[in-house]
Amino acid sequence: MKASKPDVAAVREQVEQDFVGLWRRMSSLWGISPTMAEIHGLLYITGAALSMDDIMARLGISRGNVSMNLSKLAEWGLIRRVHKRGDRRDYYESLSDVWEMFTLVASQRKRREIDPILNTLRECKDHLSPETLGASAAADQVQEQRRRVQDLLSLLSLMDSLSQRFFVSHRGLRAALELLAQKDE
Amino acid sequence: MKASKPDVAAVREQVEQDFVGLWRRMSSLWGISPTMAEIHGLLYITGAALSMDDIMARLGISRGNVSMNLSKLAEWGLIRRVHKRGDRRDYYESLSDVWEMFTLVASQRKRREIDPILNTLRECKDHLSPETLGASAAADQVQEQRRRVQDLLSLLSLMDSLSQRFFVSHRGLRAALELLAQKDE
DNA sequence: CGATGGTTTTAGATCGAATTGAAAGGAATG
DNA sequence: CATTCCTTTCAATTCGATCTAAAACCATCG
Repeated sequence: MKASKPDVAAVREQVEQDFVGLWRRMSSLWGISPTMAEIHGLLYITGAALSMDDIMARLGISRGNVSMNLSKLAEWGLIRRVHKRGDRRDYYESLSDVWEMFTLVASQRKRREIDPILNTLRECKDHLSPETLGASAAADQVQEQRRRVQDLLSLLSLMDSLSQRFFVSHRGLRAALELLAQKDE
Repeated sequence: MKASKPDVAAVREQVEQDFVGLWRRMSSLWGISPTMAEIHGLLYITGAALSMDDIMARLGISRGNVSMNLSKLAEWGLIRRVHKRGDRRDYYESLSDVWEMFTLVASQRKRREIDPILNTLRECKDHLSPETLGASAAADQVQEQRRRVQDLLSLLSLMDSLSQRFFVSHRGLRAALELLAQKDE
């Protein structure tokens, strides 16, 4: 091994650090908190099962914080608890399949954020319907407002039904993207 | 008009209020601030060109706040400035096409959030390449780490290239979704 | 020009979300 | 069954982002 080549351990360290930072920046995109993202990023990029103390030391955050965020990550299904024989501590490791992780996050966000919105939108639509408003529903402004609600509802419903189709398993996402990519040919 | 039917103005008022609230809740999904979302929601659902004073009164927020958020919305391309003859004030109105709005938001977020991430990821990949690390790049742990970075890079690159294809115009999104929906048949 | 009507900037106040630290809770061990 | 080692919970705090109000700015009109 030549001296001119950088030290492997140092490089991994650096990459891990960059990656954690990157994951933190992505947190808003995934709809999770920055620290939650950091922890997950660390577990993903190291590929190892780490204990709470490992994580605390590595990221410089408190025990309570780590504990709560690990619970949430487990809830989302992004990490798993692992037991090591002869060690009372819990260890945690990330899923390793990016497609699966992505699908998981997407379907969680759909359930938590899109579904309630769809319900509210349907209510809005009902309030503007001729059944509710009677003859005055024909007024131009009402019609326009109804159209706008309806347009949005159509778009979200379409995405909703597609996501149901493609997010049932992590294979679905792959299938969908490949289908779209084919169009390039 | 029967007395049993609700008052049209009141219903519109109510719908507009619900809609603004809904839009506010959606803000995190779109990656914009809650107030920015509220303002845009109000402009979209009323379908009218409103002045800053209208918006302040309707949403109960300060002038400076409205001003800053209107600028941002205009930057994103979600709203347009409109002039009325014989009135010195500026009026603002929302785009009315949900597909176009959606496309706009998606491509902005891609540019602001995904592109920098792709760059960092490529750097990570380079740091782990055999060219940088020499023989030690063959170590199991390094290989695994490289695979994880590469997997992520593949997923994001694929989405990136698809989005370039489908987000060039708002027609693209429609086309993509219809393509996917066809698979149902 | 100065006054008027309108918009943007900015320094400080406010608010909610994230974080900490310490105490309570639980399980394995001798 | 008491001790030890971990984990979880939670009230208090911190911090960042957002918002306000007031001052600075700008353009048009008389």
